[in-house]
Amino acid sequence: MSVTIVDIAKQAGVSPSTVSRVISGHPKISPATVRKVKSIMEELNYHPNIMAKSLVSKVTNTIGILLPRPAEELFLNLFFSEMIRGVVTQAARSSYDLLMATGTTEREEVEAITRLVRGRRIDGVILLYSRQADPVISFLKEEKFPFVLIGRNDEHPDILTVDNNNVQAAFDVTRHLIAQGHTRVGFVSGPPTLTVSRDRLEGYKLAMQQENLSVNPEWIVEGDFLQESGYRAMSYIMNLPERPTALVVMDDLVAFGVLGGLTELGYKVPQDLCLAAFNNTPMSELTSPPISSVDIGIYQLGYTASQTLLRAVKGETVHQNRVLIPHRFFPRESSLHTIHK
Amino acid sequence: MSVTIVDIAKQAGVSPSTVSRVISGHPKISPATVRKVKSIMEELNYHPNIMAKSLVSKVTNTIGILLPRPAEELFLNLFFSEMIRGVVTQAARSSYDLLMATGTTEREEVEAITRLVRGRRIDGVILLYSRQADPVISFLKEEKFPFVLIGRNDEHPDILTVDNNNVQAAFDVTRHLIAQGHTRVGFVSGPPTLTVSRDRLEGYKLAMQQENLSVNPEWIVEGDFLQESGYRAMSYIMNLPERPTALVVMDDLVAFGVLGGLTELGYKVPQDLCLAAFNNTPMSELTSPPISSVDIGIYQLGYTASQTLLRAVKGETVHQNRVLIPHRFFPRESSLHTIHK
DNA sequence: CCTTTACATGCAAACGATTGAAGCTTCAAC
DNA sequence: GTTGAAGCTTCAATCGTTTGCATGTAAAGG
Repeated sequence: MSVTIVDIAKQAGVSPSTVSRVISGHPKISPATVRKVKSIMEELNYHPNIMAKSLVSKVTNTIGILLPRPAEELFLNLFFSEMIRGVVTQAARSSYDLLMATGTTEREEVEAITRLVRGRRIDGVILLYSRQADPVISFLKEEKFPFVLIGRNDEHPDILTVDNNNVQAAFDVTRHLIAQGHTRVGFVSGPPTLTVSRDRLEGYKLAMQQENLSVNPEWIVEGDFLQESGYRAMSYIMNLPERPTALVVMDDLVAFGVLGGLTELGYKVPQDLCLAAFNNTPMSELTSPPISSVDIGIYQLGYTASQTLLRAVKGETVHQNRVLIPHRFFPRESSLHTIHK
Repeated sequence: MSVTIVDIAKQAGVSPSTVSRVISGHPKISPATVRKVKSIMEELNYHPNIMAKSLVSKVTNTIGILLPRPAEELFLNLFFSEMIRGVVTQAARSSYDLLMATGTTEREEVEAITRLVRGRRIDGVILLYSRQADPVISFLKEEKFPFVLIGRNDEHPDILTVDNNNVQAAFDVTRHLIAQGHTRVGFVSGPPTLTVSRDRLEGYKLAMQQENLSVNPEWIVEGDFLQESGYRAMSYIMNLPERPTALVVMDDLVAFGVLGGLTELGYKVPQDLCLAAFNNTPMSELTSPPISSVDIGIYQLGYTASQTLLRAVKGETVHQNRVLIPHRFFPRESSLHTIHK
């Protein structure tokens, strides 16, 4: 049916082993043989059977990537493709393929990963996001299977991670607002179970503290990653007796909601309220006013995660188990309004 | 190292073949044996080696998906994750895995696919988008390898495709504008090499023709899928001696640009110009005014493509080789302004 | 001219599953 | 008591590679 190494061997008048060695670039094959075999491979359009190959070599040249479940994907949707593009680009550069795993429940996720790992289908895994008490992480650690987490997980300080310095990023953003004269700065958070939410909240608090500004707990609103939550947050915040003049918002999409809410209530951004958000999605430039946002290097996160994983897979020692991708703040109109006391 | 079928067999006191048959649910294995083997599999946490399995069975339970190249991805970025989610969900439902292939050039793309196909790594392929003169399509046809194209390709009317009825969709949108009294309707197109651009342009023209409205060629602007092109289009269109009062725009993102350009020029939407676009991305609800847009069922496209492919892979006869996913128009503020003559 | 050495290749055993055919029980039928 | 069939299980070949070891041959050294 399909052309195999044996066919090549026959055609070339050598043994299959020789052909195999030609393919793998074994040093002591005569140049003449190499040439002959290669030309025949070309001619018959031979491509090695990957299954057979990895059956004996125990190496699949494939990394798995666990997709977020629909329920959790909403907020990841925006990053998702960029991240994967980073992963796939780097993986392709090292001739690795990418296998996607998923599941609609946590149980299914674990099952999917288990099947791939124990079925020797992949050499390593990238987890696209971190959540607390993740059974997948526990499983992978137990199996001593190479994996990289994009994000951070405090329960497992020893695993390989690629992350942003979210504390610093939030700190920077908050300082940017304070520098313009704001003293009452609020924070619209994401789900508190996510590390990223907690980190950014912490960075915000640190900045406030460093500037000797008191944080009114009423200014901290918990949202999710959908615009509605920003919308809702506004009807709450703008009705506070002492309301903030600036807001740090966890995500562009939520900032959109915030913007919508404010417009509806008749407030103007940045005159009545300054906004700065995270993730610098293409949207943030397109709103009116454009939203200041922190670019967290999504593509880089994916790319680096893949790179780190491949090092681990190949057994190279990874010098640092936590890599931080630099972020960059893009101030735009939504936060450019100086307060004069 | 890893627990194999032989280990199970030893533990259970049966032969490997028996274990294999238990796994595959062979009818004539005694219930007692089944029970015993299964419990031991459970106990040892056995998972079959997928490579070995597919080496002999010639089936990989994996479908490939060719990612668009970075250069082309820009416009697909938005659909991308939704589509993949559709594919992966449906595939997972049939216990199929997803392998991603990519390449930075057309040549690399073909190579990647060739390696997977001839290396017997996958059972079928989904092509995420259609372009003319695609060497990948030719290759797959030659190899008689199962694949599904999301989109359409006129050079190959016989292949399996999943697509929208873009002609009809554009027709509907144009009629919606005309119904509000517009007689001068323009069109901001995508790259003319893409089938989708041509289809929508055709639908637009048909609607105009049907209503006995003349199409001024000046009203048809060619853009790409980036907001800048919408921006540029406006400085051109609004300077025309006879300018349109409504526009059909190929994509939400471009409509954003259009919106931005108009705002900058001091025009108001929908009062000065009505807009209707395609793809109904989450953005379109968030702009001011919100943009009317056609939902093309991106998730459905992916889901159905996967379903169709799996049928083909399993050798089931596919009743129709071109599946159309229904679209739905969401009128929003950007196009809701009636013209009174 | 015979041994040593190096180099190039072939042999054959894996890798972990599947599967057609053969084999062994057990029991019913004649 | 032999024969047959049915039911369950094992045997052994196979899938397409890789790889340690054996082998053959030619050049180099004594």
